[in-house]
Amino acid sequence: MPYHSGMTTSAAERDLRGAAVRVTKQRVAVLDAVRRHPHADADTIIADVRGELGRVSTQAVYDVLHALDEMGLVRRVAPAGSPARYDPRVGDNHHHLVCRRCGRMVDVDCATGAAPCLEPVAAQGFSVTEAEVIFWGYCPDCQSKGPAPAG
Amino acid sequence: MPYHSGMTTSAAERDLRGAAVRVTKQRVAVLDAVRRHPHADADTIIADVRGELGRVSTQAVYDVLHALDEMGLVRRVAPAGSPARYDPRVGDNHHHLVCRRCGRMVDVDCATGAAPCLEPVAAQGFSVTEAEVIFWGYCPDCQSKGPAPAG
DNA sequence: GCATAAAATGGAATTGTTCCAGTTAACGAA
DNA sequence: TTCGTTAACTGGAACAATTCCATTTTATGC
Repeated sequence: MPYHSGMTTSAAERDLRGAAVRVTKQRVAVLDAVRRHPHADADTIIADVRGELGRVSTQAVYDVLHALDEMGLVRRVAPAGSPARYDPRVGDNHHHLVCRRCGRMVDVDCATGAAPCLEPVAAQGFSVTEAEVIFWGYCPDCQSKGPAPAG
Repeated sequence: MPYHSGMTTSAAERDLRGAAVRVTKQRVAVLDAVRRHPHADADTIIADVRGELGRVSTQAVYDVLHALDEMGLVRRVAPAGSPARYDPRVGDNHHHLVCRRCGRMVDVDCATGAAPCLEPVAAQGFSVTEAEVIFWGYCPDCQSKGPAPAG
C-alpha cells in the first residue's frame, strides 16, 4: 500500500512526490524535522524523527538526509570541526554565520549579490560549481561569555 | 639540553623561537612537513614526520598541528566531509579551490580584494572574525573523468 | 647543572558516519 | 486489487579521524 500520511497531503509529502522518489514515512518525517529545526545536526534530527515515528534506524535517517541533499530538498553544511548540519533553505545562494563558542548557525544573505565570490580571480583550470562561505564569530549571547565552550 | 637541529638553524626553528614556544624536534619536523606538503592531511604529515624522525606518536603530531594553528604558523582548513588539511600560507586572506573528485586543493586569492565577503549584509548581532571561503569544482585532471572518485 | 612546567608517549576511548546482509514496503503493471 | 520488482529500511558491526588520559621525557630559565 502506498504511503499516505493521514488526513491531508503534507508539504513534505508533496515535495517528495515532486522529486519523483518513493514517499516513505521516514522520508516525510526527516524532511519535516529538518524544516522544524533549521541547521540541526543528525542527532537532533534522529531524536525528532524517533519522537514522531517511534523506532527508526540511525542508518535510515542518514540515508534520507543524503538523499534529500542530493535531490536538492535540503542542504548539507559541515562547518570545520563540527558534525554536519542540515539546512531546509535551498535554491538561493545564502551563506552561514557560525558561533565559535556555542556552534549556533544562522543564515546570511550574501553581501556581494546573488552569486557571491563565485568567480575566483584565477581558477587555475578548475571548473567551479559552488562557493561555500562560512563566517566565523561570536553570537550575541556568547560575546560576553569569553571564548571557551565549557567556560 | 635545548633542542638544536644540527649544523644551522632552520627557518622552522627560527619561526618557532619567534613564537616564544618550546622548540622540539617534533615541532620542527611537523612545521617543515606542512611546508613541504601544502594542504596535506594529518596522515600525510604523520608519515612525513616519521620518515624524518623515526618513531613519533600520532598524538604528538596532532598536538603540534593544533599548536601551530593557534600560534598562527599554519592554518587548519577543513573542507566539508574530508579530513582537515594544513596550509603553511598564513597571514594573508586567501581561499581555497577543492576538487570534488580527487580532493586536490589549491590556493586562490580573493576576487573581491583583501578582505572579501568579510562583511555579511546582516550580521544579526554576531561579531565576525573570519570568513572561510571554499570553491568547489573539478580540477583540470578530473574534468574529463566524470564525477565519481572511484571511477 | 637543576627544577619545573611544557611537551611527547602509548594505549584506549569517542564521535560521527558508513558498510553489509537480510527484511520490509512503495509503486507500477496486470 | 493483488503481485512482482526494486528501492528503502533495519540492526549490528566496522571505520576513520580525532581526542582523552596517566605517565614519562625534555627544553628552558635560574
